[in-house]
Amino acid sequence: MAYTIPRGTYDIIPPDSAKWQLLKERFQALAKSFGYNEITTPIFEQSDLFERSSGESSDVVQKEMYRFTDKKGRVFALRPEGTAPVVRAFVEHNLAALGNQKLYYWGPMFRYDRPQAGRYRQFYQYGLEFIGSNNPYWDAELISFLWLFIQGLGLTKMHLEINSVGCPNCSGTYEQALRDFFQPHLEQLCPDCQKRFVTKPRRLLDCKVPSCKVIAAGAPSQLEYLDEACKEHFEAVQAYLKQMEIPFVINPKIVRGLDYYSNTAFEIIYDGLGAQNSMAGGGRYNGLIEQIGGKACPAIGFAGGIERLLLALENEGIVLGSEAVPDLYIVAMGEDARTFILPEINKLRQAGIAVEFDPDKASFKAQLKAANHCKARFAAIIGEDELKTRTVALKDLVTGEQKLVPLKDLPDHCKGL
RNA sequence: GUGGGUGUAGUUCAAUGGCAGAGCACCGGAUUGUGGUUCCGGGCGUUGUGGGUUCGACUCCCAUCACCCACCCCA
Repeated sequence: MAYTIPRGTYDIIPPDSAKWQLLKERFQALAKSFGYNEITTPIFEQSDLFERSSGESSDVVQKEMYRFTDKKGRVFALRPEGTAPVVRAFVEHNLAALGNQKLYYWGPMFRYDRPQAGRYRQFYQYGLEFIGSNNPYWDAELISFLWLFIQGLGLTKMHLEINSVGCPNCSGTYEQALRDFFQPHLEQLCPDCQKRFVTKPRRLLDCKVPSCKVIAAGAPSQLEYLDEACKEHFEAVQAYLKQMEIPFVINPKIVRGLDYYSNTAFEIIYDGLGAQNSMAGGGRYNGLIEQIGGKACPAIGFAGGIERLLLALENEGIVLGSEAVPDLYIVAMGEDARTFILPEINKLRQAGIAVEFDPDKASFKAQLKAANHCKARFAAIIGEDELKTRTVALKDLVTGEQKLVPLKDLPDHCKGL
């Protein structure tokens, strides 16, 4: 093999490409019904944008970004996530002037990670961003979109977890409380946790090492440290979700990986995906817009992994989409018939009928065989006799029935399938 | 970045260190206008790649690459 695909990437080829197509259609249709419009941003941005927004200390920035320098020495990065670029565009185009923004996106993201089940270096995310209001209603509406989208695909083995990570005001006091709690146990923690203690104390809560788990079991919960406003907000979100009949559980251990999150955090967990069991996640980011240089503006969003969606669909045996299947296969015998039928084929296609014709198949038998093989519903047989009378023998390949129809009536016979 | 597993035909898998095979899929045919079923025929594949051991390597050893699984991280 002369060339191989880069590690951690993959080609989307038929028949899988049909699944992708359908998934995107479903996503777009539902997004539209929620009043969201598409935004597409470049797949690379100034590296700074991500460093600033995701947090210098985050793994994404520290070791997973595809950074490169252009010919003028500017440092760019392939986008590792979709929110920062949307916010950049929001600020750059002053979309705040147009009122609340409901935006959706769909596209590739890049992270230099060790490939694993459900984890790739170029992976695809779909996501929604609501910018402009801090009303907890929007938190609930956005979450309900995500739930309806996933549920609407027929998936059942997932559940929704929500949490509040507080605002800059109460989040800091909580982290201090966590440090105070873990301080006496520092030496008993695993090496990873000792690092977490310094960089991201919240991560101490979901370490998988048994001895760490025992210690973490007694740790204080974020929920006890929420200030009044955050507490109220979180309760309102729950009330809305209940009203919308979206099932959820509260998991105070949910941590968002990127620094910009505040208040509401949520995640859809799927049983049966292996270690990468998070299908989608998101939260509020009320401080991000100001941080990036815009006028302070509240916002909430989520992102989901398409690969993980596909894995889940496969796990539950759900088949979506199908490859192109012709309505009509042309079986033409003899040069005259073949020449004659060519303009008719395109007329049929313009009328919305999928027509297949293969001049490489010479014999009658080969053509019918091909018609059967490509799962065409009908075969239109045209030979010397039919040519004279301007008719075709229309054969139903499922029932085997065949009848002679005038050529001009062919479109009508093929419709209503 | 760390650890474990696996690499043979398009695909799923065989082959004590001794001639690289089978099912499925694919293509063709069974007397020139009727498909699916059946029957017959069609495979030299750098055994992932590069070294090494050996009379001889798909098989053993080393390296490398890729994939899978887990840690980590996250969607």
